[in-house]
Amino acid sequence: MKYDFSATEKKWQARWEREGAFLAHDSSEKPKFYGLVEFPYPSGAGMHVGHIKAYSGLEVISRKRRMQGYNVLFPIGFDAFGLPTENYAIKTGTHPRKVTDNNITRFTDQLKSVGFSFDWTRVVDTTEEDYYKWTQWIFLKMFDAGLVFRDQALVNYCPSCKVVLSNEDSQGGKCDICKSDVVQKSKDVWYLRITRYAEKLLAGLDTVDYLPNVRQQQINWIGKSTGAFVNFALAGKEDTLRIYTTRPDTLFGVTFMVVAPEHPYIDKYAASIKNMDEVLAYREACAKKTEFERTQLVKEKTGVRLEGFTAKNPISGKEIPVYIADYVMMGYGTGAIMAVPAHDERDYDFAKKFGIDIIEVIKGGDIATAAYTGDGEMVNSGFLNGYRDKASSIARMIEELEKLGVGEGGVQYKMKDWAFNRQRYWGEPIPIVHCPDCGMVPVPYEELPLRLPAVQNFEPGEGGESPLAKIEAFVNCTCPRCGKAARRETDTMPQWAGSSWYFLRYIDPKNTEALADPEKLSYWLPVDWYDGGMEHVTRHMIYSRFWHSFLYDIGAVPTAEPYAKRTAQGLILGPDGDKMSKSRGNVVDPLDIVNEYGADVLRTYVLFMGDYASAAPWNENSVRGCKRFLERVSELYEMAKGEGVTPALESAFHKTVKKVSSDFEEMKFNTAIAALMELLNKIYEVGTLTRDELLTYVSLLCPVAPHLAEEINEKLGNTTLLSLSPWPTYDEAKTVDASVEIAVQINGKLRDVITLPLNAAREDAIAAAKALPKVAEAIAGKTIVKEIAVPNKIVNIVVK
RNA sequence: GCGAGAGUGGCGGAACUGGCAGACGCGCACGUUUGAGGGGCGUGUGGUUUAUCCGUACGGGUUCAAGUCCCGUCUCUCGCACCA
Repeated sequence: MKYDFSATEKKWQARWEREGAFLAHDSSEKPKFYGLVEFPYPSGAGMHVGHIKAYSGLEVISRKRRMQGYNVLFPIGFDAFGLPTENYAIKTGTHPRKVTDNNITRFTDQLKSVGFSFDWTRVVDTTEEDYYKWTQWIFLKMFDAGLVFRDQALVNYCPSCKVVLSNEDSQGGKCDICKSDVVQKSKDVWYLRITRYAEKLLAGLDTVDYLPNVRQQQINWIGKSTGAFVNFALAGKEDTLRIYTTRPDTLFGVTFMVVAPEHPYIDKYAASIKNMDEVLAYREACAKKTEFERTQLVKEKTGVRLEGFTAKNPISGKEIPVYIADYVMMGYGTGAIMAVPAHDERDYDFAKKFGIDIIEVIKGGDIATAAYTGDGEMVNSGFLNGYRDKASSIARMIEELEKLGVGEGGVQYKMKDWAFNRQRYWGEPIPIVHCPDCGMVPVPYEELPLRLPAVQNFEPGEGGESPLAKIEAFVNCTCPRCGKAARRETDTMPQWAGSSWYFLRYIDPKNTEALADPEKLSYWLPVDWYDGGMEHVTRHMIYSRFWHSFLYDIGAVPTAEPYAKRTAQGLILGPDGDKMSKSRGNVVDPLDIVNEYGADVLRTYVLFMGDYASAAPWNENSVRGCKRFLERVSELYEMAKGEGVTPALESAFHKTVKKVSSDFEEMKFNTAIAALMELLNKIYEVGTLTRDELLTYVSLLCPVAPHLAEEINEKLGNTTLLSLSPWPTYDEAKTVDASVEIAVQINGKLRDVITLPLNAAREDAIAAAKALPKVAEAIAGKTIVKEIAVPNKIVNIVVK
């Protein structure tokens, strides 16, 4: 009889739900395990199989943990604020609330049909008032702590989405959402001072277990460098020109300076710049350049000399010219540099083009042809002459700068403060009131949540104004401090806000007094294992670590770091090998697979298709292979007779328990499933197994294909859920066979194979090898130079 | 350019600390079951010039032994990118 997956899967899903099998308990004698997957954005397109793969990894781990006797929290929720929903709502005239609810319903159906063991009583939705109340609460706490500020700044603006984007959302000069070119625009912007946490975010990486590339990406993103700040005197001016350099040791080689086009001194000292027209024209040309031109045309250096501007090298006393050029960025360091053309490629290119002196201060290269960036002996460098070690030259120079009072050692980060507002409707309102007298006043905590008004028209205003600005009833208010008429902030928070703390809310999703109960937080935190996509490593991960670190500082959470361990999974590509996307038409709907093959087949396939961390194309033929596998498993029940151990299978079972147990932990699901297939093949070969062995088999399979496993468990007469039954154990001594096959080589070439008892003596192995006809023939008449025998592995006879 | 990772059959991918390369699955071939269209079962399947042969991107090296270690080169993927 064929296995009826459809009826069976529904039956077990209903029973799991009825018995609350996967509910997490807030106190328990058992050890706790908190497994977290990245909650989905409930888009209108529904889920694709990539989502299923993304949740299947920790699904297996969580199920295994329950069987190992852990109290497991494995939650799911929805990151539902965001542009696609709002755009869809505008297009179809449906309210985003409605769109979101529909999408969440659809996602929930899809997730449940796959049989994931989520605790469905803890679902969070970032767009619910009870949730975003606490998102706003955290914002206000940050405001109180001085981590929120407002600044008039050049921002990345997407003319198509009509929103200001953070640097993270506009990488490569393209809008992250619609991919159009981002333009620079001057706007009032809310910032979160994430840079104040740069050092903590960096140091914290040493205390957690992240995948090496995840860790490295975060380090690169934070971008710490050490060096020195140096102040160069400007002829005839009171101000000095302050620069940042990582190479203070090359100070004697400075032959010019460069300031960014946006540098404030240009306006401040406009009167003393003789060629101001030319400078202004250059600055305008730079502003017009798209990000694309700026990055693609990097080879060609451009710039203009600031006539009438002269700087003085504080160490050598030399007078040097100052240029304006767009290869210097206002956003990093001080927006000005000292240029050392002999030892910096960009400065070298610039100096060559503008005919500026190039002075060698480090021996080792040929500065007539190229900049030399390596190490070497210091020359032309006064007190540094003869130094060979870079670190000590730098230390000596900083000492000198500090003694003269013209500079000091310092550090810089590439990471910038987080632009934290969007001119959109479907986001958390920023709880701030603008009072003509009191200025920016936070909404009192007791007035939270500051609700998003229910309106019909939420299209963005022209020029990037928030839709909320048009709603008088929302905008007009009284100042919480002085009671006078005031106006509300009309921008909303970016999508990253709600996802920066959702894992805390799962711990206590219904709490009305706090974002979560402190006792529950200290029971469940930190998240033991967080699995997600590589694309979230630098934004979501950094942001949420920042928020968590802040919450720790104010005593709201008990751990400094939110996630103890972080792994990543690879994408599922379309059958054509391209990235799965609606526009390419290569999306596979999990429901189609569930309906045709069953949830267990889908689950097995997404884990078996390849290395979990790598991208792999969808292949429906292989899906059928998994179906065949599970069908063959379903037939084992007919084959199982008696109790105890089948001698011919004993070591195979112990080996498989060992391998599956450890492979799951390393997320090597493909080889774990392969091991189960191998054991299955062996069982069929042997032709029989015991009922005890079948129970072991389905226990191992349970995290991957739980419906089938439960069904067989029930047939075996067990009334309790297999999902909560003990994980199989193995005996190390029984994982080894009594005899082993040993390869026999002559001069390193395989000639034959012999079977010997386990741990046979070296002499016996060599003797047995020599007794083989093939070997005897090969060594006849030759001199044996060497005999190598590796126990239980190989015998190699070297002859001449 | 910088950082991280990866190159293994027709395909997805295995291979512990250097020790029988290609596990497992797909595909394919042949056979079988005589309900013939993506059905089940069985057998085979790295290559070729079928031999003490050649094979893990390419070129060298270390070793009794290299996919694995060392030196050099190329290609691809991801992330960052004029970061001073």
